[in-house]
Amino acid sequence: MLETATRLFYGEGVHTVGIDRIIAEAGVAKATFYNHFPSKDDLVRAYIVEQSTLQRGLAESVREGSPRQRLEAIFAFMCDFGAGLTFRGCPFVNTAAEYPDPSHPVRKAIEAHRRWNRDLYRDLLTAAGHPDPARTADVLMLIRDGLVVGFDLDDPATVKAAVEEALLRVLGP
Amino acid sequence: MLETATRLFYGEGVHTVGIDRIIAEAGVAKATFYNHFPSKDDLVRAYIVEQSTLQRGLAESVREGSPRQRLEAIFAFMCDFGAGLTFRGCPFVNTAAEYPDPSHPVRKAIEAHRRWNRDLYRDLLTAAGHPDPARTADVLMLIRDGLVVGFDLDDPATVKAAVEEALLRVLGP
DNA sequence: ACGATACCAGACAGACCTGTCTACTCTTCT
DNA sequence: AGAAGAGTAGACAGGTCTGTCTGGTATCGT
Repeated sequence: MLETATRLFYGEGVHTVGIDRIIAEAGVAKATFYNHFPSKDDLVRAYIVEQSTLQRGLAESVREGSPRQRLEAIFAFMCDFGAGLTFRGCPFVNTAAEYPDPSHPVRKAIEAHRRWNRDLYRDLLTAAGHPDPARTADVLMLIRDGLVVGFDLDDPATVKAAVEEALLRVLGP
Repeated sequence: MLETATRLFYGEGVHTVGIDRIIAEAGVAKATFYNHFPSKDDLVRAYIVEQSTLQRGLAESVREGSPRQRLEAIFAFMCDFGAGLTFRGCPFVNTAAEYPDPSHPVRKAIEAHRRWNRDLYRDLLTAAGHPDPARTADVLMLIRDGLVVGFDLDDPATVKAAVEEALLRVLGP
């Protein structure tokens, strides 16, 4: 059920996909859905939280190599994933675009994920002995966001090369 | 009329704002609207095209200084604009998130703007005598996209510092 | 065996969506 | 003066949206 919602929300957007479509494709009755989720916004929030835990799991599964190598592996993985045909940008960025109010629970969940992401970069940079981990983590966030937007809207090969170049410039050789 | 649509589309999203609200706030009859625009999608496309010409005009108004200084002025302007209270991300990125189909006219208009933007960076880098203008323009697109997303979702002061750091790393001192 | 629980299918309410249409008013040009 | 064009207000059709509610069914633990 959440799986179907994830596929549809990510692939077509949150507002364009209705409850009827989700329950139809999930093979679930409407009453069942509303027994599990109080409202559609709760489903959207669950979708965001699930994507966040999924990405955290992926990041933690990258355990081999030095911190610097792990950072590079994370970005390389994002590039590989972004070059896939199903890629349609970052679920957090795309969903935030549909929720203008920053105090909305969905936006709060997105904010929490971004905080984790920034902290992940900072911790890896700190472990790598980087002289300015905090600010460099912010720069990596820039590159990350540019990556997900670029792979969605521009030529994948071009974006991949740009990301590698940017990492080289920011992290040094 | 387009002005009202721009304000609402940018501020609240395309799908959440209906025709009724646009004509009500613009003080225009529905028949009048449909005399000017065949459909809502045409209005969205007009919104995108207008934003594109607006940004082109702004970029061309930055004429003083060396190419390098003009590039920095453009990014500084984006930072100033992004720190404003009305900022809600990039209209192109946000709208693209609501139009999954890349062959849709709205997406085509967004694609055209992004091509212009990349070419602007490349031409300025070429004029500045940069050794690799094409790839560096792609890197600047990464930073640009990271900038607009970051100013929308993160702390403005942090993003501003990150952008300045990133430009320093990418363009050199 | 039996009650509780969870499921399904689907009708329904009330609101909102886009887009069309009618009827009327005002301006402008000839 | 009179026709044409463009605006206004608003009803209307046909569809979709979220969320509730009614029946009927199946699967449990006891």
